[in-house]
Amino acid sequence: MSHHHTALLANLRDQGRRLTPQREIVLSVICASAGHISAEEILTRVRARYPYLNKSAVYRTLDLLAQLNLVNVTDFGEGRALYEMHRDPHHHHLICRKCRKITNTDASIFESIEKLLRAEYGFHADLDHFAIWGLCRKCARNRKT
Amino acid sequence: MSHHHTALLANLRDQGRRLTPQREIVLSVICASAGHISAEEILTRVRARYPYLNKSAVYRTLDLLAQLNLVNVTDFGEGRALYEMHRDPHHHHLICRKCRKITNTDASIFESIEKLLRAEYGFHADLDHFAIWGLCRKCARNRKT
DNA sequence: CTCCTAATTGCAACTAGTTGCAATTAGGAG
DNA sequence: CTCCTAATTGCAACTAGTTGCAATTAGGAG
Repeated sequence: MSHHHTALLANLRDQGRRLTPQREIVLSVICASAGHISAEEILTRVRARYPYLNKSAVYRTLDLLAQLNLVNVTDFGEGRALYEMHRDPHHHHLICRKCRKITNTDASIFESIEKLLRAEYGFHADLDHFAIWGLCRKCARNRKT
Repeated sequence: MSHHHTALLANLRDQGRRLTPQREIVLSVICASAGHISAEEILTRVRARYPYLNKSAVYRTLDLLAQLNLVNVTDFGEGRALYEMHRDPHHHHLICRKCRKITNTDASIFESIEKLLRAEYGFHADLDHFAIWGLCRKCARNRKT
């Protein structure tokens, strides 16, 4: 278990939540996975270690971790959300609604908006990892002919 | 059936898709609904008019309309997507991941980013109706104490 | 109008995720 | 260490949405 992982667990407790073995297993599975991972895959990996862990506990833990912003949740339009630790440098995903091609961009794009929302609405936006839908260059061009 | 509605159907055909009675009913139900409406509610209203219409046809039609950008799809974090016609002035929703409070903002915020993404990546972002997650003023303040 | 074919629908089985509730338990008080 | 209580888990039933495939049909060609 990494120090990072332990810190997250402490974070959980600080927020008045209980630190159960089930939650610890779920969090460590996400920590041990590089990149994006689906709820179902998380359930599979959790069960590999602890076969009797109930699936509703896993889903509820994922909801909780997302709500506390301990993990990223991104909808890439595959019909299911993907989870990831907050550790990579901030970046965003441009997703083509036609061909589903995904392009990555760096985070600087949204910095000004983040400040604006904070100043104007007092809203602390989670803009460190964002899925933006639209049409990629190729599909936009084809659309017009 | 409004002129708007007919134009959308023609739009469908122009893109090489078929104009089936099922699709017409689904689209007219969304047209007739003010504001956001869930897939399930759409299915209910469709069935009120045409009880034997199959639910997979409805779900597939919704996917298609979203992909062609004829309707808006927004995830307000209720565990299901909400659909809406493109007719209101552009606006965005700030959703608090803790208390789920929703604040509306106008569209001007994202205009510069839309241009930047188009210029730099050739990506035509659908930023006319956006759900932004984060913490509202109140929850952000509580988090710090 | 008839024929043809690829797109679409309807169906039935399935899957991912949710819910309500009783049983269990983390963590705090004594 | 023991007791207590609210938070959490496990369970079983359920619900929303998806999938593969055979049957149907929109729209185009002749």
